[in-house]
Parts: sequence; C-alpha cells; structure tokens
Amino acid sequence: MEDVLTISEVATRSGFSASALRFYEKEGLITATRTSGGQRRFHRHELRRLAFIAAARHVGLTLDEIGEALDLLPSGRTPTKADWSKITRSWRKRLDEEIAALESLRDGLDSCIGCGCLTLQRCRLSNPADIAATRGSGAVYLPKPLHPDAD
Amino acid sequence: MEDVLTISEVATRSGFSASALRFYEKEGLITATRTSGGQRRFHRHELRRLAFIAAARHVGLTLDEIGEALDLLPSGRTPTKADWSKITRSWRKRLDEEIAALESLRDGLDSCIGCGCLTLQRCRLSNPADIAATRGSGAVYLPKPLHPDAD
DNA sequence: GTACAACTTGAAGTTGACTTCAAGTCAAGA
DNA sequence: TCTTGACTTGAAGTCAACTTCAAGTTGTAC
Repeated sequence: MEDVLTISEVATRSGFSASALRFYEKEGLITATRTSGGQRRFHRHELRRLAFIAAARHVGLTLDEIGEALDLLPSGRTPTKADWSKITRSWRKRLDEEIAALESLRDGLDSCIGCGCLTLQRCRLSNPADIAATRGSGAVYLPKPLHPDAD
Repeated sequence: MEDVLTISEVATRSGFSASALRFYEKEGLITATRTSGGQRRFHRHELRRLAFIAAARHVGLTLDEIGEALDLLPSGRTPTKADWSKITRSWRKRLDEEIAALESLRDGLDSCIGCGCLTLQRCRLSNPADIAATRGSGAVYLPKPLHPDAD
C-alpha cells in the first residue's frame, strides 16, 4: 500500500466510478498528481474528501454546494476536527428539516386515508404549505407545492 | 364556473404550469377533450388526478410510477375512497423508509462529530450500509453508498 | 368584424451528474 | 521486449421532467 493510488484503486475504495472521479477532478472537488506519463495518482487523503462528498450527496447537497463547503477547509494545514465539524453541523439542520417535512407528509397521508376526503383537496398531502414553509432549500426531491381547488 | 376548464384555468387551480399539463397529457397522466378548434378543455375531475400527481411527486415517485398507480384506478366508475387509499397506502411504507434513512444519517452525523473520528471513515455518515439496507427504491435523492477505506 | 390574448404544434433546449465513446498512450509482469 | 490491461482525452450521449421557441390558429369582448 503506497500513499498514492491509481484511479481504479480510488474507485474501488471510494465506491465512486472512475468516470465520476475524473468528473470530480474536473469540477475541482478533488485533486490528483500526475505520473510522467500523464496518469492520475491520488493521495490517500483524497479518500477523506470523497467520503465527505458521499456523505454530502446523501444529505442531498448538489456538487456545487459540496464544492463550496470543501472550499471552507483550510488550504494550508490538514483539516482539524473543528474544521470538519463546522461544515457538517449545518447538515444537521437540513436533515432535521427534511425529516420534519417527510413526517408531516406521512401524517397527512394517514389523515387523508382516514378522514374520507376522497378528493385530497384539503389534505396536507397534496397541499403541503406547511412542508414548503418547514423545509429550506431543496435537498429531497420535492417539487413545488400545489394549491389544488375543489374537485 | 363550468365543469370544463381551459388549460390556464387548470394551471392556476392546480399550480402546474400549462406546459407541464400538456406534458402530462402527452404522457397519459391526464386527459382533455378538445373544442372544435382543437383547444384543450379539462374536466374538473382532472384536478383530482393532478392533486394526486402533486402528492405523489412530493413522496418522490417518478412520473412513470405515478402513471402506473393511476392506471390502477377503475376506468368504468368514479374512484372510491378504497381505490385511492389502496394506492396511497404503499406510500406510507416508502415514507417510513426514507424517514428512517435520514434519521440514521442524522444520528450518524452526531456520533461522527462527537466521537472524534476525524476521517469519517467508519461513520455511518459516509458509509451508510444500514441506509442502503433500510430504504427501498430510491425516492429521496440519495446516491449509492460508499465504502471508504482508511484515510 | 376586428383586435388581441390565449391557445395550438413539434422540435429543440435546459439542468445536474454523470456515462459512454473512440482513438490513442502508459505501466508492469513474463 | 512484448503484451495486455489500465489509463488518457474531449466530445457527445443519457436521464427525468419539464421549458422555451417559432409560427401559426382560435375564442371572445367590444
């Protein structure tokens, strides 16, 4: 085990495809040195960034947002616990918001099925103003809210 | 108020754009009659389908999945409470799964920040095998899980 | 009857996050 | 040295869910 890895080694270890890694490098999310022949060699610490990227994608951040977050890491020194934690702390809020939104939707679904309002028209389910109000920027795949009229 | 509506009336009442309504008609999710001149006229009951579509989109279903669900509705008669509820009941499971996945991620985040494992490498946050196992087909925007190695 | 907003169509464009392709180059074991 | 799998590039393709466009038609208020 060297401290530099080929792209396929990083792919295996990170779970990302090689093409995704090339894409991420092009987007500036990760960096690689090159051999004299031009092939990429990744330092092991890129795996940490990739783990961060994977986690951020799970939270629903776009690559642009992830790039901004990674830019907050200190460039001169190795990131400390405080550096990473500052970045990830904001996810907590985001996750809480998304969980709240989904719970609200679920409870609306229960009441909708239970209440007999066939048309769904007053249900929080199809008219989730509370969800739109609760959640911040869109991470979970939810489109804009509806305001349906009577059937 | 007639019981037929123009596309812009439906757009206003449903919250969908006119182009989205044309798209949904082309995809077979909703239907419209035509005037002698060829303009669309929507029956009011299409608003109910649109409310359903909006709710389903909120749950994270794709249009294909929504189309399949709507195909389960009886074609001969007006859908009953039981018809709608049969369709929406499966959402409950889906929502529960997604909520569980996000909660697991959030709890992993807490422990990651708290435990001092700077590298994130063993965190459920960046290595959420439990999430992959918990959730069904992908509604929430979560990519495939990572299996990061040591930093 | 005339004006004009609202409507029609098919085709092409958009966005994000990649994947696929073609054609060639590199690295490492036998 | 040879072979062969791994690697390189830029460009183009993919997917979902629409949106935008251009050019023409319809409906209706006056």
